[in-house]
Amino acid sequence: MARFVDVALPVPLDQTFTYLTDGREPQVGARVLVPFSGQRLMGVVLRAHDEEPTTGFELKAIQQVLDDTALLPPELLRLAHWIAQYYVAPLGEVLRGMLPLSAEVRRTWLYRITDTGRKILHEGAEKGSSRRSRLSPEDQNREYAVLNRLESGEPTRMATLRSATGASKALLEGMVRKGWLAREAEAAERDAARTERVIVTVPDVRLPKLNDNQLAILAEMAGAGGELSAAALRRNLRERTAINADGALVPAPIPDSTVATLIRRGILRAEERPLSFHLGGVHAPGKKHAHEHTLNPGQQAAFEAIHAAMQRAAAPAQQPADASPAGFAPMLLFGVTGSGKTAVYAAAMRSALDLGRSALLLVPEIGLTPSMAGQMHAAFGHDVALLHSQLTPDERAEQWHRIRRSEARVIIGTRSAVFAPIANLGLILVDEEHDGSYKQEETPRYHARDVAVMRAKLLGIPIVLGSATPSLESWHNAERNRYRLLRMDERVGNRPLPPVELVDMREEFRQTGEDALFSRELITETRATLNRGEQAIILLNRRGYSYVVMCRSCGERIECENCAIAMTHHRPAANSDLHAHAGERLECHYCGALRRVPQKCPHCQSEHLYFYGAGSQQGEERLQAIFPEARIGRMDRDTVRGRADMEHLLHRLHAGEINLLVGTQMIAKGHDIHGVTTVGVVGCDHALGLPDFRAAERVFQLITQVSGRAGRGDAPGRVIVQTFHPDHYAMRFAAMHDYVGFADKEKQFRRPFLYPPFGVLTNVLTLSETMGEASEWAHRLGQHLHSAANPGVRVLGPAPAPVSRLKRIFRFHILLKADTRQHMQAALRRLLHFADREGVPRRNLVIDVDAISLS
DNA sequence: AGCACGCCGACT
DNA sequence: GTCGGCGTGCTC
Repeated sequence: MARFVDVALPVPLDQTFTYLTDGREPQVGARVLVPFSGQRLMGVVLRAHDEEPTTGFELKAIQQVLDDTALLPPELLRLAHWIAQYYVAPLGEVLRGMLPLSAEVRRTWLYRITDTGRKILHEGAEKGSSRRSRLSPEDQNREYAVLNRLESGEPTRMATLRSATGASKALLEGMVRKGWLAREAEAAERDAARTERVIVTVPDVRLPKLNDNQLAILAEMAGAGGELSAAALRRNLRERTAINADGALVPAPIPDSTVATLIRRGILRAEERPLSFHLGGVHAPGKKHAHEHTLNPGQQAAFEAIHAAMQRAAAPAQQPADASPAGFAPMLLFGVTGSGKTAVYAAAMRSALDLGRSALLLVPEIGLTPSMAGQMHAAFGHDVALLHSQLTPDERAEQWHRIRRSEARVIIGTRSAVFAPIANLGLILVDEEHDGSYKQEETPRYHARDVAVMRAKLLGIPIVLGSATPSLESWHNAERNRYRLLRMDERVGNRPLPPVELVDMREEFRQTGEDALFSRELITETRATLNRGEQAIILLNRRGYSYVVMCRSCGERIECENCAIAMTHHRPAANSDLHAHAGERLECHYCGALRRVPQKCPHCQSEHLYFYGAGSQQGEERLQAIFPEARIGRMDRDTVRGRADMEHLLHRLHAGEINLLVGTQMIAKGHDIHGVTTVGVVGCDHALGLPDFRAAERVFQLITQVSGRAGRGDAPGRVIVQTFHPDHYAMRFAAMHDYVGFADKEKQFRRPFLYPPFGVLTNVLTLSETMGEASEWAHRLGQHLHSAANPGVRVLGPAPAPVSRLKRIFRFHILLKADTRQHMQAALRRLLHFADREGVPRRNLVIDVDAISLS
């Protein structure tokens, strides 16, 4: 029996803490509650041992063990260690990010009245409100209300107290400090031990004579594998249908009491199980058609390569366990848009299941590609678990527990699904691996694609990264044979890739003398498309109406109060049935701040304000004016709030209710709409001017992806790209569908500057409410970096961050580039030590390893 | 990150 | 005096 455990806690400290076990020895990977600096925190046990710590601390004992078994298996603990190390993040915070929110112990406080409080209450009642207090009369009244409420002596939750009395947290804390109230942490058992009633079929029981309803229940249970949550069973019975004598489907509910009868007779059993796992949010499929896609030769070849890798991984390992895992097989599936990657994924996951393994499919954003989830659900039915950001915490916990119990063996999810507790994982797929949304923009700032590769490596299993426009990092790995390259150069059904035409907007202006949003070519082509009864998509990659509001007199742009960002003008929605509240306003797209459209320039009081730069909203309006007959839809963050909006819009597109779609980059995301033959790209090359070494890559990806929406049906497609930079290589190669050409050219620019994939990049930000402080810290860190011996590391900056102020916080940054990971990590550790010595608070320092967004 | 502790200014 | 604001330093 170990005497000590090392526990990782969710605090920004780069260490674990040792506690006494006091006889209760939790498993490694289990959660515990521990006292910590006057708080009670949930942590994860990382080690049990008997080594007396050398520090002179008086050790504290763990307060409670929350799990009997490891909540996180050793594999995920190792992955967490790797992330903490690689991304220079505190281990405790990494672990917290791996568990569903519900695994956290809610920190609520209970308040209780003290004797002093009682005295104050009664004196106050005699004398009226205390004039000694400097609080506002309102707050005095609230204090009085709080005391009154607690008078009975019953401890009350903070949330209850606040809503009952209107007291703020600060006010309550003030009362604690005055000694009127006492505060205690609520016992955590309630959250930790949430259970659910599960109905189980008792095996091998001799069945007595049963009536129809009872038999129907047993059939229902058998269909569910002999186990169902009581709630799910009740729902199924209530919604049960039967076929009556006329052959019609009629409701045939069975009363809940029948279940109770069966339990009483010992045929079913009720059990209390920790946490629920019913199929929340997922529609049970009516039929389970396995989607036996016929793969074309390209798809078949890719599938066979993946299948072979899985078989190799499944073969018993030749090496001892600690050798580099033999089955690890990273592959880059480079398939042009429309080449049918999804069918390859489905086939690969099917064969993983056939080999008795589970499979994980990561997707950028489920809400934006509902069809992917739908197809997989159709193919795998109840075997699918979905994990994405739009689940409620409860739903997420359900899915998480289903996965943990191996009730779902095909897991589809966004970024954090890479941590899903999948037993017997045999295959990982990362769809659209180039997508920036795989990068978490908060601590720990991990990249789910890279974590997935590491997880596959730790497990010794194959991983497939799929894209039509691979990130240069992955492409580079494929070129160096670190990843096996699987190419699919043909579209499904031998459909051609659409020809792409570049329209030089400078020339357009010279010829027409007009600063038009849409070129003549695009208008002509769109008209022809609509006349043929086909559909067109136009990408206008800015949302809002006008994205700059400028003063004609002084030249100032209207900026957000909180951010160094120009505000975007939004008009009230024309057909405001959907979002009626959206009035004329200016909006900051970084912090969400809104303000009225000013009549005068805030700087010089001039009345000559000038709105320019058309966003998607204006695009829609202009298109409606040009094509009054068109049925126009708009797809951007203003019209698509949740998954339901997206599904609704896509449904209308598929049904042909919409024949002209305008929108931001979300229209480029993998939608497969067969009627679309024309794609227009309007004003997406402003991004080429951004101070970001990935600008060209992003523009290339966006044009290629949106072009891929054209010609996926029987009619051939066509793409028109309006640009002010028709000679830019990103434009030219995108127009030729030449990814490899683009990658070669792009590498020429990156190699000499040690930008990824040739070097390792880290963005270091200093944050402060004052510009002086942020700047000073950045400069001190910069000096240290420039002076300290950091072999193989190049330092750029410090400089104000591209967005120099965000949500009232000033930001400076330093860019580090290193030749190797080792050099980068050594430099970062030294930097952290230096910052610590210099008194730069850790929370004002952001270290973004492999930064994707440099703004 | 939170939290305690301690110094200091404002107000009774 | 007492209260509350905020800077500093620590947390097994």
